[in-house]
Amino acid sequence: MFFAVGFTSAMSDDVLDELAADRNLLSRTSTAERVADILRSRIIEGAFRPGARLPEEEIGAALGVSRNTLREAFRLLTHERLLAHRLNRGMFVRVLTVEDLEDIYRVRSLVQCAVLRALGEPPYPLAALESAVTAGRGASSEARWRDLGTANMRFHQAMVELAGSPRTDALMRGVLAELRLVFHVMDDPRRFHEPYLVRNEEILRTLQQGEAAEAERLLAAYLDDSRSQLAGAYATTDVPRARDGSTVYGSAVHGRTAGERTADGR
Amino acid sequence: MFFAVGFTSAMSDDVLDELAADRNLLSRTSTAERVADILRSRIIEGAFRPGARLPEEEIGAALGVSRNTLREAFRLLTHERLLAHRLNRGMFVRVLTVEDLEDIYRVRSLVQCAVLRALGEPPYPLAALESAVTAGRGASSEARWRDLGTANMRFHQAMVELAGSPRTDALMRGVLAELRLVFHVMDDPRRFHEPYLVRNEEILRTLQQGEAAEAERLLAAYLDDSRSQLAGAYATTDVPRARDGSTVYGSAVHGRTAGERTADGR
DNA sequence: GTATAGAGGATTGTTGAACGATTCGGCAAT
DNA sequence: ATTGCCGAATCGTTCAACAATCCTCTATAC
Repeated sequence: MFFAVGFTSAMSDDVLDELAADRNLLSRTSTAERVADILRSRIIEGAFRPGARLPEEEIGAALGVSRNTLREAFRLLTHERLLAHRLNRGMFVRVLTVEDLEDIYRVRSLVQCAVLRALGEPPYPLAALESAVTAGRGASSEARWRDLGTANMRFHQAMVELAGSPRTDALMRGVLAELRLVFHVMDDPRRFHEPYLVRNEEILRTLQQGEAAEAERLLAAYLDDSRSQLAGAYATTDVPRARDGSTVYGSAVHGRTAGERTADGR
Repeated sequence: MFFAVGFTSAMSDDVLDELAADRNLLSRTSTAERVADILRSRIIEGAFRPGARLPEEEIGAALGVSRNTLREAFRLLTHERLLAHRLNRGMFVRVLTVEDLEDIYRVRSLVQCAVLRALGEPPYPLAALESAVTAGRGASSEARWRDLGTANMRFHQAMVELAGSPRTDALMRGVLAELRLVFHVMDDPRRFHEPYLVRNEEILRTLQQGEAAEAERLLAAYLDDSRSQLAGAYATTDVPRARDGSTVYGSAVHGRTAGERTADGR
């Protein structure tokens, strides 16, 4: 029942809609979120190494926030799978196992290929992909290897965005953030990131020509190579097989909803 | 550097591994998680209607936990997209928009079809699917419509588990949990859930015969029908278009990492 | 010597209270 | 009907405290 339909308004509906769209821009963020933002970038840029412990007292004091707020920030990052929480032991930067690595690429392969396959008729809106490639070229020519890695990941993020699905975007964002944890075990970021730039360009070119099916093949090969290269690097590193009881929240990993017994055991 | 390699152990590694697998079972859960478990089931079973506000003081008192702990539980559920958080206004049971509905089915179609297509050679391990169908038949014959809905969702969850990817499982778990919020707008659960039981059976039968491609076609049609039926039900209901500034955390939705400006806006 | 058992210290889990900040609703003034 | 203002209610955040738990180190027994 909406009675306020024919009310007189000085503003047109169009203008109001535009304002409503800007709404999220002015939503202030809570302290916990800002703390999470800071910690997230520190983790991603490698200031906190995988496996490092983040003591509440220490970090809270350094950032000037209370333990409670810090814990809220920790929760946020735990759900992004950047931190792992062990009961009564604290927060740790996650250490990805080879299994995690394999799974990340399994997801990427599944999702990204599906996105390309679901593309409609060309031409496709590839602006974001192009800008990512351009950024990658710039970073590469100036030897900013970390930025090159970022650009590569933005390329794939943009590719997923072609599906126009916020939830898929969020999934991808999370998976790619996790992947950054893996990158820290790579000793030579240049040798790892540079070859994939040209392959991204190749995929982009193929998409520009409207050959989505071929692009999908290229992508599958890309992912497979990247995965095996990382897995190889992992084999030479002594990454302790995390048989620990660390907790990482998936969307609803702690499942077991009353009346719905997920017989997974994982 | 791991020196403790050749240490003498009375136990065999095999046994130790088995025990390690049981570890999560006995890992006590924190209070916040248990609180989240309780609230989650209340939401899913509809005790808390979509749009309802959950005041901290009130609920905290009812459950006998402090506000701080309750807030942690709230955050867990926010990340599962069951609750939405509005700054300085509190927690609300999420109200899904038609856009959310469309997106959920976009994800399902993308992921589930990809899973079926990625299946290897038959026969497939379909035990979980079969048990879900059996449970559905039981619930249907006893007119337990809510359980029937649960069984249907377990069927699709099990289907995704064929991919063997924990992250994909988690994604699906979250998306299906969201779907339950939609179901609450359906006035006649029977008419909605019952037809899909036989279609699940049909898909299962096709998979048992090893015809994954055909199963994929059936699934796509299934999802499309289900989506449009729900969308239709939405059209008749006055669901306020949530153009609000409510915050819902995806895997890392609040993106905008320092040095990595995601120019998405959504 | 090796291994078990126990004590002590450090850190986390949780609570309770407090205070400023923000939102919402109502009432008066224009 | 719109605007401006005020008060109540609730949230955001901090602080301090205590119990519970884990880790390390030492002492003891074999």
